[in-house]
Amino acid sequence: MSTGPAFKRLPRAVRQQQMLDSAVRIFSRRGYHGASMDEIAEVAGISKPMVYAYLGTKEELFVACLHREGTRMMEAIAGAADPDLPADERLWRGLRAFFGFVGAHRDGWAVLYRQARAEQPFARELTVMRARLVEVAAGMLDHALRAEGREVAHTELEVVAYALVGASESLADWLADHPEADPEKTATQMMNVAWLGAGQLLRGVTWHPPQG
Amino acid sequence: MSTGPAFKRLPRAVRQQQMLDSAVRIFSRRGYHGASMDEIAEVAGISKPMVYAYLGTKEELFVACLHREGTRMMEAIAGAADPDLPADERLWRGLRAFFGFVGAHRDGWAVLYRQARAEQPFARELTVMRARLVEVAAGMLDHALRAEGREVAHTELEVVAYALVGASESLADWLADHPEADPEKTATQMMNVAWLGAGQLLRGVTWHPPQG
DNA sequence: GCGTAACCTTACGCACGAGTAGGTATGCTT
DNA sequence: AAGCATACCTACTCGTGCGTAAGGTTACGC
Repeated sequence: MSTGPAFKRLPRAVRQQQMLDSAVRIFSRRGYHGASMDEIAEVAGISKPMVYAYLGTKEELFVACLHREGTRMMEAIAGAADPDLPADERLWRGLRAFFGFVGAHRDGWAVLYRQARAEQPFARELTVMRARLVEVAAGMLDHALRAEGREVAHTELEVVAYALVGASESLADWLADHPEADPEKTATQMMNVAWLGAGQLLRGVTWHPPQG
Repeated sequence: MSTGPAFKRLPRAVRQQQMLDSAVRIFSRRGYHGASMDEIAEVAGISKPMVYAYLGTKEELFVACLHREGTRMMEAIAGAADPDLPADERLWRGLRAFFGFVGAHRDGWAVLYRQARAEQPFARELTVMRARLVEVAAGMLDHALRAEGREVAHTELEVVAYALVGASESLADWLADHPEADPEKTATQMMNVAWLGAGQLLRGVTWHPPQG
């Protein structure tokens, strides 16, 4: 039989991307432990040893996924954030980029957020990325504060930023589970909660617990 | 040798609790898959077949943990929420109870939030619990709205509630990772973000995206 | 045209951990 | 004191899935 080779030979770079695509998909569906290297290889249209040859062990493969998806996300957000814009516009663009990314890469988001979080070995990677997001948000708040001549302790700012990031992640999560949802609209709703709350804080309005 | 039995014979109910305590601890540290039934049994001071005899398979054991911790948490929150209080006081008490619980049961929180979320089979359980939290939050907002004679579409309300719950979870997560942090203070900070933002919404203030 | 390197495969070893079979000891009841 | 239920154990089976050894095939340089 000369039907030719069943599988085409492709250059390394291309195969690597195929493998990563496949891995992200399987990891997001089955979870880190639930995913088998065999299935990842199969979906990538390649056999298992190739995966080991190109991307290393399962753990290394997962880190590679994490890295690629994380980088893509950070770039998407960074690309939208122009430091010269007024604070609300800047926040708006950042949020829109964020939700846009999640809407377009639901699998990547699931790997990044749900999986990496649960597994000890990868928690650190995720923490670093999240810390950067918090830093960005805190920086924005700080900038806006100074513009109004006000000042707040950095720790306070960070907690607020942390809450905002958390709320965004939560809505992103919801978005990932609802394919019919519109990222743009989700971003607007997040903006409503975030900006109005933050705006109050910026004006020096605070809430205090009742005495007791 | 008549040193007596190395391990005391204990009634079923007591051993069950020991096993659950052990399981929650191990699951929170190693994750669902990373945890081995052998280790859980060892930490509980018992042998493996006993665990199977009392709590069933690994999956059933995990569900039992989820159930116990989830019930404890919901009770802690429900016990603090008095429907007759004004909205801000009610939110404050709920948040304080929530963060107080997380601070006192960091392991339980890790199992509930981080683990259950990542594993397909348990996602549903968690989703239900979360939906109840969102419902509670949305109900509070709705109540406050009506008191001011305003009205907002239920869907809108739910998304805001979702964001608030997400922000709280995020801060709770941060709390679980920082043993030195004060739950009370965390609750206050959450209250600041939540109530100020929500308060604006209640007054009919909204944010709109710039045209483009 | 022919070697060589890169691509790709089948087929296995091996460890680890879920779940069980079958047996022993202890205390409560009559 | 015999009997019976319950607490408890040691020591296995067996599936699953990571990681690899050893060998086949295609393209490209000369």
